[in-house]
Amino acid sequence: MAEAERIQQELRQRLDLDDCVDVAPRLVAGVDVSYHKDSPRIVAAAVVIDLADGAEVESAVVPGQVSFPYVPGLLAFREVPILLTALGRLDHQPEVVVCDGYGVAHPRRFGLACHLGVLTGLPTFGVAKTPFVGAYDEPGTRRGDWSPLREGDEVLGRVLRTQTDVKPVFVSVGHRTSLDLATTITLDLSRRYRLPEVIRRADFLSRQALR
DNA sequence: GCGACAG
DNA sequence: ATCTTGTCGC
Repeated sequence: MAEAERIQQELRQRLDLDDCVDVAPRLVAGVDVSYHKDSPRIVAAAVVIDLADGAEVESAVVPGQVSFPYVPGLLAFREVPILLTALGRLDHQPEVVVCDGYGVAHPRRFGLACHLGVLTGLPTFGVAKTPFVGAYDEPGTRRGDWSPLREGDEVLGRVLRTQTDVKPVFVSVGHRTSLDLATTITLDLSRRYRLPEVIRRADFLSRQALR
């Protein structure tokens, strides 16, 4: 496991937060993994949506087996392998990938979204449902309100309210994406629910295929 | 030292 | 992540 951390730091050298997506992307993918209650079976799903109209373009669902334990800070080693397979099955190359979890808001600044981004070369960012690292003030109660997620002087992400009077989500950049764009896309994909539509659909498809 | 800890 | 019943609300 110390080996995984070494690999993590190695991959982190390849993280790029400067060459970000500049033009407004259209094809956005969302990925998620579901786990079976009492067997090593897992299923990953990747869903592509066209931001222009919110329509689903395509999806890929792939079954697999757990190959790494869940260790806070090393989630990528558990989910990235099968996520790479799922993304590889897509006919359309997404312009940005939304991950279920964190990007740089991570103990060693290299969460799942960063890991997946570096290995695919694609722009990525993460949307997490619960706090992990960093401190923050509760954002305003209105959809769109946010407050910085920080640790000392560094800003790790944003605590974003995607629905008025609903618990906020935690947005952090992964690879080649700005926090502003990640915020915009997250809000764009969360018109009706707390979580981005691509994440909801990937969650639904992977969970459904698991049974 | 102890507890907490994305999914 | 997954296990869980009802319940309040659009």
